Amino acid sequence: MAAYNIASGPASKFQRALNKPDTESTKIPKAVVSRLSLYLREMQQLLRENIATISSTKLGKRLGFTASQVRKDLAYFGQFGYPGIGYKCEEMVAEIRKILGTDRVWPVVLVGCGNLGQALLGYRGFSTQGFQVIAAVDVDQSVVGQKIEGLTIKHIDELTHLVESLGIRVAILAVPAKAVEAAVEHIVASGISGILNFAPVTLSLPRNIGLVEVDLARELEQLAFSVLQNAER
Amino acid sequence: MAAYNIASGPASKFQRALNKPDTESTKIPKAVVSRLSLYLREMQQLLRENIATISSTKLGKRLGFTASQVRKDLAYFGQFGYPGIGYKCEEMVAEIRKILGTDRVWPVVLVGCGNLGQALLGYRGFSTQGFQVIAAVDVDQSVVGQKIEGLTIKHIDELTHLVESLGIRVAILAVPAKAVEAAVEHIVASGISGILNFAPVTLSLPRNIGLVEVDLARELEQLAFSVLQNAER
DNA sequence: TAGATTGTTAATCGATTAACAATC
DNA sequence: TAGATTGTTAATCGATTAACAATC
Repeated sequence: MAAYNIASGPASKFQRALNKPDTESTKIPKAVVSRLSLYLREMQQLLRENIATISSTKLGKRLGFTASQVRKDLAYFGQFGYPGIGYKCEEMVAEIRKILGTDRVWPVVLVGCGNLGQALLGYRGFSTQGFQVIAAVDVDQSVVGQKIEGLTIKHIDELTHLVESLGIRVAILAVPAKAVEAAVEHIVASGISGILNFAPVTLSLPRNIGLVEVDLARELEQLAFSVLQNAER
Repeated sequence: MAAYNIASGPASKFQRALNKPDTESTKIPKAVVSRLSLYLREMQQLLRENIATISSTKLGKRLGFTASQVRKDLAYFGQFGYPGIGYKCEEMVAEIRKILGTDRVWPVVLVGCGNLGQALLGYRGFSTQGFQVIAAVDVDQSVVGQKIEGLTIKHIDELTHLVESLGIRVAILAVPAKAVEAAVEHIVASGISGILNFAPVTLSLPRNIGLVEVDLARELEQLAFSVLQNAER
């Protein structure tokens, strides 16, 4: 499984204590990062329920994981737990947000303002976790200049300028399949460092650009399959 | 990893030939099913490019998988390939759609017509793979009766009736976190067999109800993390 | 036929789980 | 202190990859 590369620069005190060479950095499996988001979500929920502290066993039960997995996952990033007590929710929320990078606001540009793009703009739920769509572009001159959700659509040729002047690092790609190639070229050229891709197309990007894919049709296919599987018994 | 249970009922000829007992059914890992959707998407793309036949090596390259993985994945479901030739795209598209269950039309009900729900309704991309949102419900009396995208919003109390009369098996859940519990009760009671959940909440459902989760905030968190990782090098 | 490519078995790799000393 | 729970190592499990006989 693909993995991220954590711990770079000079070896930390901890690494040196363990006598690990600089080059042997810790790999974080993608699956672990994905569960990290879930831990965050659940800890936020616990706080809403006025629960201050939780053990790996209980947290695991709520999420359907083993206690071992919870502890192992969290231990990738440091020693956050209190033996005999568990994890402090408020502390963990702050820690995980720091690790994920959502302890700050991320300005985002929407690329593609058709059906799906407008739908995504209408959904203000992104902002709850620190992502703010502050610019929107399209190739189609007939939509450029239109205002949706308080945002004026710009032409995609302005992308680089927008990205640089607004300090944008992340793009949401929501164009139809046939427009993907051109859009990706614009995005890469603009200096963007991450793409959330909603287009049902396999993207190949320079390795220094982050990529997360969401294909809603695919998710429904997975669901259809599982429904049929269940029905067969 | 969670897996689906395939092959039930009386043992197939094939199973008996292999002398496997009825109870030893083949498990399909979730990851395999997830890649199956990708194979489908890519084969459809190949057809658009007028490519009739593809080898596991080439298909793997396009998707970033090894040839072994492609062959192993597809072999879970039958012998579709032609030694010396590869896989016939048209045939595979039909086969995979049959396996996933998207060789038919799935009527879908949308539960929750707020921000996100309306956004999803506006996105007509579901229909391309055979999913049709034909009903929409909400708890809020003030939106009931409204028409969006040609669909009149009904009260959630009518869910069971809608599900039964329209033969709906799948619900898209798009309510805010605090409304999830009540909504899920309605859905379970209605006899729905699968939920595509957009609410950022861990659902626990009877095991005979299929579940796929999409949390857009979570996807952006994954992206933020990968951007930070890349930046660190 | 020779070349290409499959389906499948065995080998490898990585991720999950169990167990337990250390800690509060 | 006794009880609870962590972080981490070793054991287990499952998924991916390599290799190759069978096939077209």
